[in-house]
Amino acid sequence: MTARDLTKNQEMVLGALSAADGPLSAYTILDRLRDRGFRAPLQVYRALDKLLDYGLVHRLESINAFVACAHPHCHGHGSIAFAICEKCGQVEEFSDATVQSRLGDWSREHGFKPSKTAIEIRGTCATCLA
Amino acid sequence: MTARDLTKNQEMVLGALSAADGPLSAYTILDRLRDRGFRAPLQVYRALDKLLDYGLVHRLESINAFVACAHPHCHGHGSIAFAICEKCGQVEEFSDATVQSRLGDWSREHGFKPSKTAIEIRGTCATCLA
DNA sequence: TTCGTTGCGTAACGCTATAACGTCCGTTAT
DNA sequence: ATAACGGACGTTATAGCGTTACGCAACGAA
Ligand SMILES: [Zn+2]
Ligand SMILES: [Zn+2]
Ligand SMILES: [Zn+2]
Ligand SMILES: [Zn+2]
Repeated sequence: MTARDLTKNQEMVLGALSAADGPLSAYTILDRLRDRGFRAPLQVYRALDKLLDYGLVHRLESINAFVACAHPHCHGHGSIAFAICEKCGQVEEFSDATVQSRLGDWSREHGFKPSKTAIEIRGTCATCLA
Repeated sequence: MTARDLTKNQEMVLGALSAADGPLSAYTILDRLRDRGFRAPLQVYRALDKLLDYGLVHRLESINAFVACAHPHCHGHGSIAFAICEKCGQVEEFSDATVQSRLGDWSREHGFKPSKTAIEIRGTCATCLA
């Protein structure tokens, strides 16, 4: 379950995401892998599912896209936050212990058992503002 | 721009969301309003756009659904968080000043100008755990 | 062997959202 | 008044995102 033994498809999808300079939609990944044998969306989605499980890839819920994890080694990142530039598409991945702890507090106080947390800030990055 | 003067379509969409006991997809709203004259997705999406502008409705990015604001009077809620139960579909809307401030800090420090923030915790609610 | 699990390939389908028309109506300027 | 504009509306078609359903092949456990 802890990865390290990716299948051919999984490696190609992860490769496409790593090579990209920003998040990619599943169908964009498909297009970029067509000349390497990909034919159908399911090939991409199946690979993505596993890569998400392994923590090597993150899904950006607010833009229906996927991005390679920026810190695949820092294994423990619980809830991650993303800053997504709406101009250039660049994404910054970060995590904040205080935010995590506050959201954890709320969950505990309300008897809510969290499974997956999404924190996404959309806006304009420093580069695009300059 | 500050609402108070909803059109017929906007009122019907808001009514459908308020009457529902949980978030609804745009197409579910469409189905529920068919006998009141709704025919096409665009009628729903156009109304939703305005209602989102007015702050009367929130979009749940991680499940492609919409929900009536739980506190339409507390006008000022900047970035809101949602706890979404994956069992029963119930949604709790809350806001945490510390979380907001921490995310604001990160943005300021990184020269990022935020426009819209989504915080969504998926998991299992207290009721469904019991 | 037999079975269960996992990954893969293909086709079809369903759900989510927008583009591109044209129309109607109330407000405003001439 | 009437022309011009903006905003909401209706309809059709299309684009984009994701899953269901089927069958096959490989591998390890029983
Ligand atoms: Zn990561
Ligand atoms: Zn940018
Ligand atoms: Zn609200
Ligand atoms: Zn529940």
